[in-house]
Amino acid sequence: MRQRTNRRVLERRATVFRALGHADRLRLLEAVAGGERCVCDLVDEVGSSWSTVSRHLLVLKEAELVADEKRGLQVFYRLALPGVPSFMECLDAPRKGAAVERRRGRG
Amino acid sequence: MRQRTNRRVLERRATVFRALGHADRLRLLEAVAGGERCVCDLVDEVGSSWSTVSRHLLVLKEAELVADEKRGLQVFYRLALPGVPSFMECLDAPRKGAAVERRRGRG
DNA sequence: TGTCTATTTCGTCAATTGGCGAAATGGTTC
DNA sequence: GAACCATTTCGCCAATTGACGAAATAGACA
Repeated sequence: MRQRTNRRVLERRATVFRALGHADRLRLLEAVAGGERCVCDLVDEVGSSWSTVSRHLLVLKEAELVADEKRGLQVFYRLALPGVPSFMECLDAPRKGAAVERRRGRG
Repeated sequence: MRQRTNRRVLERRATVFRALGHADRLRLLEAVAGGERCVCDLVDEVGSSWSTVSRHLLVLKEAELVADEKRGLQVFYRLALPGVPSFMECLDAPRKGAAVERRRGRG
């Protein structure tokens, strides 16, 4: 079955991937994967300025990877796409497999 | 278990995600997922210039998502990370689920 | 109402990315 | 080895992204 995924769908996927395409944003996702966090926590986590972290969080929110909720003075962010952590392992796992294959090839 | 993934690993993952962060590159991956293809095929597939397609392919290669092999006059590209197609479905599936949830919420 | 606190938005700058056509490369065929 | 073919690299320009500090916003509390 020769498939040509709809352009719109590809654009949408690409947006999600671009959102994942920065180490600090991956760090932020890891942090909120462990439960919701206020921005002040997240600023400590990545060590960039408030404004920078805020913009990273906006990118993640626009990709619908996280959701936010204001409570009192603070804004709490949480993971909106629950599959993300296992999705990351998905990414590493086959690479580990490939490394094993390479070692076998040499051995 | 509070985990803080190594910075290097995050950078590496981010590079892979950035490579996935362009609709034309996702189209290229889809094309080679169906079997290896020469660049001339791929140029037709996405409809950009040779130089542009060549650069997209380089990005995918540096992310180790595809591998290339020269045979005669042509260069053939193939998928190097076999999980990619199911990985894409991983991405869409929870979104479909979320859409169902939203419809339920309104109903 | 005024002030403090948490966060976002704005303005600016540097770096990266994406696109193209032209030139370079490297293998093939005559 | 000259002409040819498929592909990559180069040089350029425009658009996007990432970072920061300063200014703006919005809720809480005196």
